[in-house]
Amino acid sequence: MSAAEETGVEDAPWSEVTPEAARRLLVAAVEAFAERGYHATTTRDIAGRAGMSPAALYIHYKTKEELLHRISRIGHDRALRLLEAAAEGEGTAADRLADAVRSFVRWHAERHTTARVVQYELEALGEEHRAEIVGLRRKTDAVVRGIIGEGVRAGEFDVPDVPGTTLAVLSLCIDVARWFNAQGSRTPDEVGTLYADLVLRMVGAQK
Amino acid sequence: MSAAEETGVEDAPWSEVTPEAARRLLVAAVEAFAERGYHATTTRDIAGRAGMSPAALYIHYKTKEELLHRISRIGHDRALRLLEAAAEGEGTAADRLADAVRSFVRWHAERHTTARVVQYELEALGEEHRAEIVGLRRKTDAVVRGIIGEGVRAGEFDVPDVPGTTLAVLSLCIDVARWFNAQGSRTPDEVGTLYADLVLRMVGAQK
DNA sequence: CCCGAAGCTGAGCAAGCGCTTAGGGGGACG
DNA sequence: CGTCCCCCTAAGCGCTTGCTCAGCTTCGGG
Repeated sequence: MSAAEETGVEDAPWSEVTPEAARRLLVAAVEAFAERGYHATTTRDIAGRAGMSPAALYIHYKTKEELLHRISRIGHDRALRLLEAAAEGEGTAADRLADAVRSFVRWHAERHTTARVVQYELEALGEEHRAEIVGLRRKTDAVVRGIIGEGVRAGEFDVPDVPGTTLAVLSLCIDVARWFNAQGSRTPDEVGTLYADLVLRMVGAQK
Repeated sequence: MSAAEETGVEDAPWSEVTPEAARRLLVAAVEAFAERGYHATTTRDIAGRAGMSPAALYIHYKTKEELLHRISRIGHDRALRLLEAAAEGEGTAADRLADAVRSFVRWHAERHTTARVVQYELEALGEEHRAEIVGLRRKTDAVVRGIIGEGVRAGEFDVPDVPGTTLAVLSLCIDVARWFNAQGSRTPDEVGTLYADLVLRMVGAQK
């Protein structure tokens, strides 16, 4: 049983967003931002995809930037929760690291439209909103560094540069959102398994 | 001596762009695109950074998109040349792979503003221009897959999934452009060395 | 001394942008 | 039946965008 299933991080993507019209707008925005990027997406395009007039957007969201923030916040929360669930699991450090990478990568592949927005449109956020998100990302980093650190202390891993390797592992996982294509030949599960193996090699875990 | 030095891939970044005013505009565009993204950058901003009026841009470039294409073309050419030089070098597959990763990563770190534009603004290109760039990226992929394949055939590497590992290696290197910060604590050389080591682990090269 | 080409500017156009506002329609409740 | 409130739309405001164009300057060759 994976960390995601254990902790009941449900897959229904935007169930916490209400009312329904606000959710439809948010889903439309995710699609549009992922396809064209935040700055190239117009509020008219978002409203159109949601089957509404341009003005309807401003009943549910103050600005276009608030939409991006909501998406980014929820996405980062979800991804962080996946990692934490894996970190708090049982088994050796290698087990937990593999579980963390598998969940994290699978999320980035399965929800690659969302992940693309979450990971690559950070700089379009306003000052305070960006600061909040950066805080969440530091937590993400800390979780992975924690697992790797434990593995080193337990003698399971051979890692000369823990912060550097942590950075590389996260970078590798995050970049899945950029290249993953749903029409491609690999399923999210396959990519997750491949990457978990590669990461275990990176930290020198004995097989 | 590294592959870059051997083949005289000079570091002077945009020396092939003439006349000087066109080069100034291009350098200004690289900075602006890297900071704000292509769509959020205005032609007035580019011209302003180059110390010219907005209209001056259109004497040297037909459109804003042509500027992006020129940047992307030159950047991809340079990066591909680095990889090819390493691939054609001497030594074991491990030597050549490490050299390739080191050069490629160092380029992405040293010229991270350029690399950011080159790697992450691809979708802003027009139809034919994008197709041309995608062709160059396929060549890049082929070079890395070639080195890894040779290592496997020579019994140097242990890689169950060559295309998947190639993808991961390139993804890891490219993403350096996203997170690398010149004010950070790591030099491009240090990152290159760290990453070369990590990649050798990923392909199971015996030390 | 003049000329044409090349490089650049000031002014500005049409289109599209984020966002606002006045008002309509329909369900819940008295 | 009337009233209130919540969603939503049509229209459009003020501004910025990519790009154009007539005209000015600079400069090498005859």
